[in-house]
Amino acid sequence: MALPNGPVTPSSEAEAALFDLVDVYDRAYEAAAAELSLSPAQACVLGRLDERRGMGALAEELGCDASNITQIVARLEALGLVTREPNPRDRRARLVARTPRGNEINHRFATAFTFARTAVGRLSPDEQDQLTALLRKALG
Amino acid sequence: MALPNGPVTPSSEAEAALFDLVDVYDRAYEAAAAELSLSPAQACVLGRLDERRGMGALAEELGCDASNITQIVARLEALGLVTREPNPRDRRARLVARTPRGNEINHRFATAFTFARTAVGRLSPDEQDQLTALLRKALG
DNA sequence: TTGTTTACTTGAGTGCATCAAGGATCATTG
DNA sequence: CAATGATCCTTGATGCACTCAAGTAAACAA
Repeated sequence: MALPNGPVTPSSEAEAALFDLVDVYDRAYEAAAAELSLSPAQACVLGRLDERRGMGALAEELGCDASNITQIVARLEALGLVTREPNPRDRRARLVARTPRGNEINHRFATAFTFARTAVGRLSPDEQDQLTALLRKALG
Repeated sequence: MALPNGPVTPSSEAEAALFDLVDVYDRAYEAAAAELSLSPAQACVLGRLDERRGMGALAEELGCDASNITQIVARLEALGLVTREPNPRDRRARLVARTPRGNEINHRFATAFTFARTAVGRLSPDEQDQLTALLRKALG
């Protein structure tokens, strides 16, 4: 399990609550991926393939090196969850797309990762709106 | 940079806000560690050594394998940020403690990781209380 | 055509994480 | 007290994430 990104000494209740949220969220994400024998990174990439797209687009969206995507996609391909087809319009590029099995696994992952849904579900609609507003304001 | 733990298709505004928060938080934590040439895991362990303590206690608190802690502490020791002394009361055990330089780096990390402070600081005291209450309720 | 940029891959290196196995020490029990 | 078992930690092996440097191939521009 990944080590938490813990604030050493939270200087307020709100900070501590933020940290707890992030920690529980991250662990839940990892656990949901593990249920399907996926790493968090694999689940992440698989989840961004609702549309077929190029490696570069994935790397840019995820803010990491292209060679990192190459490896993750290669593993997803080996698992039969993704295909990497040549792009007819640009033979340098590859188009990545989920296979049917990739779609199924992705759907099962979305179902297994209940944390965000459950957490939000504990709040009334009004409270949900308040939380959203507060988080948006805190994010600046 | 670590890939985000992104919800594939957030089913509500609140869920999307939660995800954004977690993503920004994680990236900020990683960036603060990187400024000091630390990995997130190293910063995490270093931050939990306000008191000298055993390897096992660290592993338990962080929810990971003891051998994982062995490696991370070994690297921190090689960096001169931590010492690993024999425990006089139990010669199987080791007591890990920050060196003066470890204290300094840890303090600089706490200073560099401004995200949580800054985010909370954008809210009024009342709003901070509301946020704390909402997050606690959402966490169940 | 020549040169440059773009898209991706490969290879090397580091670190995190887990598991299996082992050594040393403590603790218990017969 | 000696044997047994549990505890604390380390070692070794493996897999994955991540980054950087370097390379290939194709597109593009002059």
